[in-house]
Amino acid sequence: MSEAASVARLPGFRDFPPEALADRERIFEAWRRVSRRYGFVEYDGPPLESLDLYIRKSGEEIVGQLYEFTDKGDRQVALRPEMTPSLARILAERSRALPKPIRWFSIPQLFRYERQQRGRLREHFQWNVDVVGEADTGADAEVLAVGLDGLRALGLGAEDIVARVSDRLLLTALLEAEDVPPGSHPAVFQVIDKLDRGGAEGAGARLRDDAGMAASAADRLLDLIQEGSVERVRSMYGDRPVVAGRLEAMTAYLSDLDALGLGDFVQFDLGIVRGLAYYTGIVFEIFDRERSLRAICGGGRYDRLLELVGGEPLPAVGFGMGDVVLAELLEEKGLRREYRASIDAFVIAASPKEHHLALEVAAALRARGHDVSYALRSHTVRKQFKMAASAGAVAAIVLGPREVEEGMVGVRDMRSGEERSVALADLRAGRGLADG
RNA sequence: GUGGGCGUAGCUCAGGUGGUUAGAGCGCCAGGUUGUGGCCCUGGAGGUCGCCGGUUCAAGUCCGGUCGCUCACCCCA
Repeated sequence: MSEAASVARLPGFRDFPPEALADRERIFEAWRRVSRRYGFVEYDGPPLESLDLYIRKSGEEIVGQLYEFTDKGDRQVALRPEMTPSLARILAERSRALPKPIRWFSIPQLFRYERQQRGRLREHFQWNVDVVGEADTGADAEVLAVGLDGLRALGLGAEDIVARVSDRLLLTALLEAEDVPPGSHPAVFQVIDKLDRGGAEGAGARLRDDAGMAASAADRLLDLIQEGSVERVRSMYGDRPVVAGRLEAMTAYLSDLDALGLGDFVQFDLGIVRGLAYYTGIVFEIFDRERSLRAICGGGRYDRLLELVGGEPLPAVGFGMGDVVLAELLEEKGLRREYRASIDAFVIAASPKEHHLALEVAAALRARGHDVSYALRSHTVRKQFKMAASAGAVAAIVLGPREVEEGMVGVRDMRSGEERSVALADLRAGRGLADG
């Protein structure tokens, strides 16, 4: 152990032995299946990017936690902390040639250098889904629908999770209505973001002190965040054209989601802000209803990012959903699937004489697409049956001298224990196994 | 980066006030005769008690440090 300690896993990184990989793959499969169901195609990019890609694009927060270093060619590089900048770069090069809207998804492994804690490691896999080239809220709704359906595919329902949606432009318009100068908006966002993590006390004071808001305005804002509804915002600020316009967008967005059958999963909530600097419209986060975990998913509209990276000015909306928090939620909800090894058949040679025949039978079955195993050296039949059981074999094919002489083999159903005699020729031809 | 909790076999854990060869269950390996698994029985391997140092005649047990895990803060993919 002490010897091993010097070459131990790096903190915040995971190994994936078969059981863990099975959990991961199950999640990935759900993500891919749902992405394709909505007509999205998969892409990927390099895990290592130029540091420059993240500076100024993602905001200070993320840059401070980059896994970065100088490579042997004296280049400043960073392991990707998020996928969106890479996507923006990729599209900057080829978006002009692509039919819009572009529907792409990816499952990159992302990295960040920070102390790990529950739901946050230094590495994770994140499902990214983006629609690029469509400014209408229809795209916003589509993206959130994909995310929610991905979670549904894993067994989570509206009683388990909720998407809280907000709009940065709406929030900004409300601040303007309250005469909060643009320079103070980030400070207000900061306070709102913190509200969600139990920082309700002192929020009013911070809005006044840090953001310079009038006491009455601060109270109105906090009240709206806690008891907000589209109707309430409209009744208070609906006479402002910008507010009215954003409320119209929000209404269209929510009704799209409703039409998609996801109304129960969605909740208007001005308390959602999102940390990344590049969001420019509707933003959302998906949480577990019990709020015992951090956000499972976060995303929103980022209409200016592509041109920031030198591409064609295209509107875009997308989200990222990490595998770590999601796996914790699935575990909590009892939705994790137990890992079980499984093969179609295990070929047993009753005596060493049948060993080569066992290999031939296995080869024939494998050629037909079956998953087949057998003992790598001579063992007692008893032992081989145990091996078959622990390999998760659906069937055990017993090759015994007596039967083989008559061209027959025994095929035993490992679950029921029933054994029947099958002609060797039939087995080789793909007949005789349950699903053959 | 800051603070709290924890660190004994692969896993889950026992090991009053320091005292001979550190234990259990599960798992793993090998057997339980002549060709049949899942139960059961027998045997076995596996731990420098995270690491380093200190106190002591004697430390898994006390003290300090360190690393790791974990929770919270910071912050947030």
